[in-house]
Order: sequence, then structure tokens, then C-alpha cells
Amino acid sequence: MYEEVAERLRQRIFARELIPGSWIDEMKISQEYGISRTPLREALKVLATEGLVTMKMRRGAYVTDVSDKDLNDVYHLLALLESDAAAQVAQFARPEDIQELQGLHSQLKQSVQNRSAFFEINERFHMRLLEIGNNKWRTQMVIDLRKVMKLNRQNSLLKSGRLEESLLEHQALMDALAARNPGLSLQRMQAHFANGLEAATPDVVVPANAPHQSVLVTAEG
Amino acid sequence: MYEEVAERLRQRIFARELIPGSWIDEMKISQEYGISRTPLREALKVLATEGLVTMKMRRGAYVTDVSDKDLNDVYHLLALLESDAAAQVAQFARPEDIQELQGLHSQLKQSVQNRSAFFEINERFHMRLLEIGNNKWRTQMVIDLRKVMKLNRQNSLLKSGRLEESLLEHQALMDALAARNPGLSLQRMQAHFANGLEAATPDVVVPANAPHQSVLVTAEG
DNA sequence: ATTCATAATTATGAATTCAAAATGCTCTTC
DNA sequence: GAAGAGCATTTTGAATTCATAATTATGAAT
Repeated sequence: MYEEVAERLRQRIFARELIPGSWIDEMKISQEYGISRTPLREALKVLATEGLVTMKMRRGAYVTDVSDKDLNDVYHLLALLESDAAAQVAQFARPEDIQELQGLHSQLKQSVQNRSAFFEINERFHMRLLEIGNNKWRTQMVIDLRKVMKLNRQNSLLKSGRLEESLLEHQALMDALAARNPGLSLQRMQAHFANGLEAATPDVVVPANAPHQSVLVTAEG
Repeated sequence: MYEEVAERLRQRIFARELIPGSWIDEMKISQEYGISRTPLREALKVLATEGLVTMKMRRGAYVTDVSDKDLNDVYHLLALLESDAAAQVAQFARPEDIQELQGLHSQLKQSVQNRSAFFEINERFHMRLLEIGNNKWRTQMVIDLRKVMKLNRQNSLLKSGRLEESLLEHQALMDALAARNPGLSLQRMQAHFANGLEAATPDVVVPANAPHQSVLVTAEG
């Protein structure tokens, strides 16, 4: 049951119904859910290891307050891990996997005017790419990091023009993957992230000198 | 208390006292530790999210059995994250931080004939570099991944000659850091990992075509 | 003798109870 | 009227109890 409870809590945290920095009332929540405190406390400890809540000694659980720097750092890691996955996919994926990604990309193209559909398919694309990347530890990390990012989706996720740009970046990435070029795939995914992806608030998350650029630094730089 | 219990369990898992794949007897452990099952179960759920144990529905907790592929995958991520940290350090660290690393490196040089001291200082060096890298999420990830690596330290960690080689790689890395060259630092850390680091069993963890090489792939490759 | 069914035992998962610590409120004193 | 001490209330953290599910063992039937 604790997994289920953890997921419900995650959703409430993402929805900002549970406010960052605020105290989590175990009694209240357990009554709301009609359960005892035991599985709730187990769930809270899991969320604590995920970084979504913070446990204070003899003070209980608090919703983690994620700073702008935290967001930058997490975003940097997402770029690092997902571009690494893209390189792996370009190298090792089976032809049918690439086909599948191309199928998802086609769907993405067709849903460019439907914002929520675009987001959903885009998310599927990224997750599928990770799965094809065939490293469950990396996949789990990205899942966890994306959860943290969701903590601070306070404002609109994407500027009006960004949907089309994002699509173009996806196209460029797909081309690199189809060409089975790992390094180029890595760069294209990096570029996609550098431009703000779909999950972030670009002006907050990607300042001009953001550290997540550094992975593109070469031996010369 | 659950944190303390989790740590004791981690140690026993690392020491292979709890055998991978084996069932964890809650009753037995709780009696051994003189505690109730409640905090023990909380600890087990935390370890489950860390990937050290696996929970099976209505079957309890099992020590995770880490496959060779898992080791490869985790090692690949360690290389990715730590080399990323090295690049960040080269870019953003304060002079005194570089100094501190150089101090640790000097200690490392002096302890080259004392195997356990070497390992301990080496671990300190890597952790300090991560901390200076100033991304707590990355640091936490590396900590977690290193725990997983420890699950399979079954045999001797380093060939006889590797200590000296490792030291040379460290020296090369230090030079790149001191020169404030992010890309070179990244490469040198990658090379350090490609050669087997200190924590791995090289012939198992780093096969010739290991995927963790791919991060060095460039736009041309 | 082997297999299937049923009962008993064992272990998990969750609720409840209990203890200790922290906070807040009240009462007293200056 | 304000400040401090002591007591009460609230809440966390852990132990115990309880229920349910799974496994094993026993017995009967084929």
C-alpha cells in the first residue's frame, strides 16, 4: 500500500496542493486516506529518499523546498543522462526500436496544435528513448529527477513558439539517431535541453552561463 | 532510527553477510537488533528505493541480485557523473578547493604502499571532488551508485600494478583541474574510469566495447 | 506411490497502542 | 503588564497486536 500512498502524495506535491516548505500532518492525511499512520510513514520515508520531502528529527516530514539552483542542477543532470541515453540508442538500438521512435515522432508532429497531447506524446518519446537506452539505473534516475522538476512547474511550461522549435529539435535528434551517429545524437539532445525542453521554465532554468552547457566542452575548451 | 537500521543493513549487504537473492527475515533481524519490525520495515523500504533490496508483494524483502550488466550500467553512470563533476570543478571551483584536492592527491601519493590507506584517501578525493562540483543531486546519485557497486566487490579490487597506474591517472586529472581545463578534466576522469578506477573488477566491469566509452564519442564518431 | 485437497502454521502488511519529546498555554511572580 | 516556569496537549517514533495471504504439511483418494 505504501507505494500507492507515495504516488498519491507525489501527485499532491506536484500539484502544489502540498506547499513546499510546509509541514505534512500525518494524522490528517491518514484520516483523509482512511488508513493508519504506518503505511503513510513508510511512504513519507520513501519520498524522503527521493528528495521530495525532508525529514526533520522529531519534527516530522516537510515538503522539500526546491531552490532555483536545485532546479538548475537537476536540469543539468537530466540533460547529461538523457543525452547519454541518446548516444547509446544511436549505437546499440535495434532497427525496430528506431522505427518505434520515428513513429512516436510522427505522432508528435501531428499533435503540434494540441498542447496537452503534444506534452503527453513528448513524454512518451523521452521515456521510450530511455528504455531503449537499456540502462534501468539511468532510467530510474531520470524518472526521479523529472519528479523533482515537476515540483516547480509553477508557470506555463512553454512559450507559445516553443512547441514548433521543440519539434524541430526532435526532428534533428531523430535524424542523428536514424543515422546511427552517437556523438551527434548526444549533441542534438543536449541542444534540445539547452533550448528549454518541454518541462522547464526556460528563463529560470537555463540562464546564459548554465552549468549544463559544460558537457559540450571539448578537450580544446 | 530507521536511518541507522538502514545503514547497518547496508553494511551487512556490502559485506555479503546478506547474500544477493536471499530472503530477509524481518523477525530474525528485528530480534537481532532488539527492535520491533516497524522501523526495520521502514528501513527496508528505503533500501528498496535505493535498489539494494527488492520488495515482492506479500513475499517480503530480498537482497537485490546485481547482474554483470547491472554493474556495467552503474559503472558507466559513475563515469558519466564523476567526469561531469570534474568538468564543473575545473570551471567553477575556487582556488582553495583545487588546493585542497592537490593536498589529498599528495596524501594519496604518499600512501601508495599502504593499500587500505590508499583506498580510503582515494575515496575521500573522489567525494571531495564531487562536493566541490556543487551539485548535491549528482553527489547523492554517485553515493547511491557506489553503494550498488559495493554489492559486488567479491574479489580483490585492484590488480597489483593498478595502484601506481591509478595514481598516474589521478596526477593527470589534477593537472587538468589545475589548468582549469574542463574538457580535459572530463576526459582524464573518463580515462581513469575506463582503466578500472579502484572500486571495480576491471575484467568484469569494463569489457572492451563497454557502453561507458560512448560519452567520449564526438560529433565525428 | 503419487497427486490433490484441506488444514495449520508462518510471515507479511496494516492498525492500534504506548512512550517520549516538543510545543504551547496558563498561572504565578516580579 | 510582562516574563518565566510548570503543566497539558499535541505529535512523533516505536512496539505490539491483529488480520490476511501464502506456504507447507498432513491425510486421503486415485
